[in-house]
Parts: sequence; C-alpha cells; structure tokens
Amino acid sequence: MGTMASKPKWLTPAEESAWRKYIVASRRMLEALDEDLATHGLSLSDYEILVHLSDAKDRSLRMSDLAEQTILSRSRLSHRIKYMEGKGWVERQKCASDKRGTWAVMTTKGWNTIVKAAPDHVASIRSRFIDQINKADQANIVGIFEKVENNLRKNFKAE
Amino acid sequence: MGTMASKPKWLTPAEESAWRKYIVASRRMLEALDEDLATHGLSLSDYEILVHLSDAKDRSLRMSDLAEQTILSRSRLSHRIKYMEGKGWVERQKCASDKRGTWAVMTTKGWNTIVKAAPDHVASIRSRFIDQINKADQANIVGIFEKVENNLRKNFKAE
DNA sequence: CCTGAATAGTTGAAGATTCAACAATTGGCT
DNA sequence: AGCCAATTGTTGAATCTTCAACTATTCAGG
Repeated sequence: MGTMASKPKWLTPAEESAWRKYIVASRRMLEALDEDLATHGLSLSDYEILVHLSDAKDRSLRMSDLAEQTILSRSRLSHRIKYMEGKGWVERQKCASDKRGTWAVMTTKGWNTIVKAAPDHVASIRSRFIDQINKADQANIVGIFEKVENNLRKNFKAE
Repeated sequence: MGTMASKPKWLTPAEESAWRKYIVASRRMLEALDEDLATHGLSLSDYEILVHLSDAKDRSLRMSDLAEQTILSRSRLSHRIKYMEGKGWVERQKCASDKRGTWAVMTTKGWNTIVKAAPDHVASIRSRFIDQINKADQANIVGIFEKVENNLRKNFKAE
C-alpha cells in the first residue's frame, strides 16, 4: 500500500452513500446477531468456533486451522479456547504427529450447546439479512465480496 | 426477537455462501482499512469521530450526537475522546444551554491530522471496496443495506 | 547429524470496549 | 413550585483483544 497519494479522488455522493450505508448497517446487524446469540450465552466468535469444530472430522481441529477458519488471531483463539474449556465446550489434546501442535476438540456439551443455539441463530441471520435480499441480490453479494476478498489477497501478497 | 424457534429453516447452500462471503470479506476489508489508517496514527473510530466533527457546524458536536453519528456507545466515545484530547485533536467544552452537556470541539491540530489522512483513507476505500463493484452493484448495495437497517430498526422498536 | 530459519501455540501485560453505577441536570405533570 | 422520570455524560472495574516475547518443535540445507 504505502503512500499512494497523488490527487485525492474523492468519493461521489453515490459512492459515499453506498459506503456509509454498508458500514452502518453492517455494524448494526452484527450487533443484533450478537445480542440474539447472547440468549444462549454465546458470543459470535464462540459460535463460529463451535461451528467450525462441529463441521470438522472428529469435531477436532488444529489450533492454527481453527484460527484461520474463524479469522481469529492465534493469540485470541488461544485465550478464547481457554475460556471455552472452562465452560466445558472444548478440550485440548496434544498432537501426536507434530509435538508442537494442539487439537481443539469439541465436547458433547459443546455439541449440545450449539445444537440448541443454531436454530435461533440461523433464524436471526435469516430475518436480519437473508430475508432482506432477493435471489438476484444474493448472487450479487457473492460476486461482490468475492472480488473484494480476492483483491485484498492480491494486495496483501504484493507487500 | 425472543424465542422464534419452531422448525429451524436452515440456510440453503447459496444463502450460506452469500452469508459467509459477506462476513469474511467484510471483516478482512475492515482490518485492511484499519491498517492503512494506522500509517497516520489513527484508528477507524478515531477517523470517524474526526470526520463527523469536521462536517459539523463549528467543528463541534454534543457528545451524544457524536456518539450516535459514529455508532459508538457513549461510554466508548467518552473514553476515546479522553485519549484524543491527550493527542490534542479535540477539546471538551461545557455546554451553556444544557448544563449536563458537553461539546466535543475539533482543534486545528485535529483538522490538520484528518486533512492529511483523508486522501489515503479515501484511496483505500476506493481500492478495497468501491473499485471492486460497478455502478449497478452500488445501487444494489444501497438498496440492500437500507432494507437491512430499516428492518433492524423495526424489530428494535418492537421490543 | 547439525545448525539456523520457520512454524505452532501459549502467555502476561498493555490497550480497547463494555458494563453498571453514579452525579448532575432537565422536563413533564400536577 | 415540587416531584419523579428521563437524559447527559463520566467513571472504574470487568472483560476482551492485541502485542510482543517466549518455548518447543519441525524443517531445510549443507
């Protein structure tokens, strides 16, 4: 990135509007989802962690894979897993093949927790997001954010 | 919201994909913008605070208005302004008409800071978001997130 | 096989954010 | 006027996240 400045090419009103609408609505929606989940004693990251574990083979993942899938820093995940271990939702197991590694393993209790929370959470996602957009928009969203992410990846590599 | 559960109506693969793409790309993009701004010693919220102040009459806003415009909790804003006061970007002034109130007033130093940062920031927004989407998508985005937000407001009122 | 660089994961402290309680007004109502 | 509810803003503690340092291990190359 660096100093890209030359002549600032300001946003047009339409662009600005798109940007602000997006930012504001996104933040509020995330907040709302988080609140909904709080009913089940879960934060959004807790939920994501549990989802990825429940999708994984043996409901287990190496810490670093889990971190990547959930877009959490290793450190953050480590702290979070400690908390979740306390709750009895996950356990840590030493990894045999790579002695540096740790498996995060979902417990039955963790499984039950997410099974209970999932329907409500999906319903919130639906009512707060999916239901607000039609099929065509869905495809658009996918396309748009795919581009956004590819672009990020590209620029990141470049540095 | 409450207990909405009846039969969980899971997301279709297309819906799920739209949702995940959106979430993941959004998070990464925000991160990237934040990093870009860090070059100028600003966080995204600092920037937002300064922008809203610089748009306001006399570059001043009541704390609660500022909080609303930036979507920050009052407490968070209060802490943040303390920090920014330390940086010399803003000052607090007692409000005469309402003795409970406080004005947040942007200083010249604050103004200079944002003037310096703005071109780069706008350029990041452009390269990481706006440029990835065409005119039609822009209109779509506006429409979608307008609906999302209206819906949130509605449900919020209902509670 | 040995060495140095890279990877996995954790840790404690520093920094940021939320939470709950609080003081000081203001506003509406009678 | 007098009272109670609501509003404004701040504060300190609790919680969460980032940051930088660290250990242990693996991997690649000579």
